[in-house]
Amino acid sequence: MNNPGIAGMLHQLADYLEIEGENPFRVNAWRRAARAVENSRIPVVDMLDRLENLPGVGKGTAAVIREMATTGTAQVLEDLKRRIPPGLPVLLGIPGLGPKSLHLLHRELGISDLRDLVQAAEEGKIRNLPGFGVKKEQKLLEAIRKLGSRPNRRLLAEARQLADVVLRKLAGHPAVVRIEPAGSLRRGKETVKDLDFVVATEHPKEAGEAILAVSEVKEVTAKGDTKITVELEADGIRMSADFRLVAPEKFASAWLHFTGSAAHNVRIRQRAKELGWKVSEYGISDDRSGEERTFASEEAFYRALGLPYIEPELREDQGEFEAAEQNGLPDLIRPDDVRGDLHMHTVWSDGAETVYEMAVAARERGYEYIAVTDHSRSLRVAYGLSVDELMKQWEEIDRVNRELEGITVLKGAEVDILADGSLDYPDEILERLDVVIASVHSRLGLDEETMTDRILRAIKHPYVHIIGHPTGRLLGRRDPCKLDLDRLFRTAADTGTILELNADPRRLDLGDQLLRRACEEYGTLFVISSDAHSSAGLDRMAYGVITARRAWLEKRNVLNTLPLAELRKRLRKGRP
DNA sequence: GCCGTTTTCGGCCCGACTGTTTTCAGTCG
Repeated sequence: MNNPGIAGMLHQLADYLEIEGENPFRVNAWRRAARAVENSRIPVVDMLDRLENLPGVGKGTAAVIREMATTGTAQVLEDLKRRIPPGLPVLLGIPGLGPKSLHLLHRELGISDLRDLVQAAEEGKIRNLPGFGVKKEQKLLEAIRKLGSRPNRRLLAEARQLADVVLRKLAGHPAVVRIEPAGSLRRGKETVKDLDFVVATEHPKEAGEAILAVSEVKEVTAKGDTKITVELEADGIRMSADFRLVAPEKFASAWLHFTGSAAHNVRIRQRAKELGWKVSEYGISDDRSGEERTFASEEAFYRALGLPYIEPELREDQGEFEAAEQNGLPDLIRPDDVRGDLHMHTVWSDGAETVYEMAVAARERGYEYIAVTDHSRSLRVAYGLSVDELMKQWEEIDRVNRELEGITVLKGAEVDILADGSLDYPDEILERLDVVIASVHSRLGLDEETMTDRILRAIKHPYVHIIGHPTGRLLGRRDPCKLDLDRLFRTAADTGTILELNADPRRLDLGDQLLRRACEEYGTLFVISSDAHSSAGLDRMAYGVITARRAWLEKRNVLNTLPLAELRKRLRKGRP
């Protein structure tokens, strides 16, 4: 039983209890426990004797987690399942329908699944329930119609793209003093559910009108004096967005509040409370004097609580407060620390541009070096290079290096790890390459032991520098390969093999949690690579850097922050 | 159900919006 599985069951348990009308604080306790399991970087099956160390896990939840980990379920959960129809909890996913209403619908109308609910609404039975009316009934049907019509979460890059369109349109408006994105987009989570914007304004009415006038606003969900919720759509990406309107002097407090995460905010509030203060999204007030304080910046807000500035990517209540108190916050890697990009494709395989064009584009981005790493011969779908073609490409790379000043092009390859763990070019070719990335592109469904052995063989290979997109996941589309990651991380650290953080927003592989685990527990080294297939693709590096920051990585953990000469020394591995 | 150097009880973030009410309940983040 893995962590996501156990966390899922705990959430399920919370849902059932909520529908039964259980005390909301108790329900929340189960949710907290679920999040603690989700966020634990150690599999809980490996820490069954010290589960109570997890935040929000006490005796009761620990016992249930233990039961789930060993038997695959828990008696309390099974009992609830027997009492409550299985079709009911999924209805909590309908926007606007919460546990209280669901409880009422079940009790009064005997509704036990989606079909019952639609039927009752269409027959006009719901409008007569206390607290309901015609409008709520209609909204419910509307929400059900929209259900599943779009993905629940979008890729970080898609969210960023949509947000940028809106930001560009509103930033210059006379009623808008400042507008910034907040929420999980600002924290750089790999997927984003909805967008949050904080708007500083002296004229909320005009600012609100400006927001509604943006052509990407397709629907207004809610509109008040300080908060507007809309549906945005551009380039086929549709997302819900909240705009919060605040006076300029309250902007910093609101930005902090709406950046979250919720767990981080809880800690902020607790901390303020210990000092006799109360935090709201508008600032800090003194419990006794009632005095209100606002802040010119987030830095000032944190300072008032006796804390150093905490970067948005760290605000997950994953140890950032403890680190801050001990002056141990990481000096996070920054975009301009990156000196080169070691994974990209050209027209030689499945890329869109030439070696020269990629080199020029990389130089424009301030890079000192790149590695051209086209696919190897077995990857037919991506026009993988034969040995002959590879050697011809070297001539072209030599030519580009002679012609171009200010950037060095390294000879590389993204070599397939074949099903048995052997590599797709002979050793005498690999030996002559500056950068060898070994990646799995086929037979992704092998069992854990076979897959682990396969990748370990590549990691131990003397000419392999980097393991590309180590888990093979595609966000929202393909699960990670089954792998013994601890063995993989340990072996990579022992052999000096570098793990890739592939910055393709569909991959972000390794992801933030695994990066942090590999770094903190094994001291593994990383490169961040764009895996670009065109010059525009080089800009995906930004998503890699933000993911690295979420993993608490510093410049020293990431080798493509090194100057070329030092990088070359690090790439010596296995060579005489 | 969890938590705690104001600790074994009594809190647990709290403000905004909608639709139902006619002062508030439910939902959301």
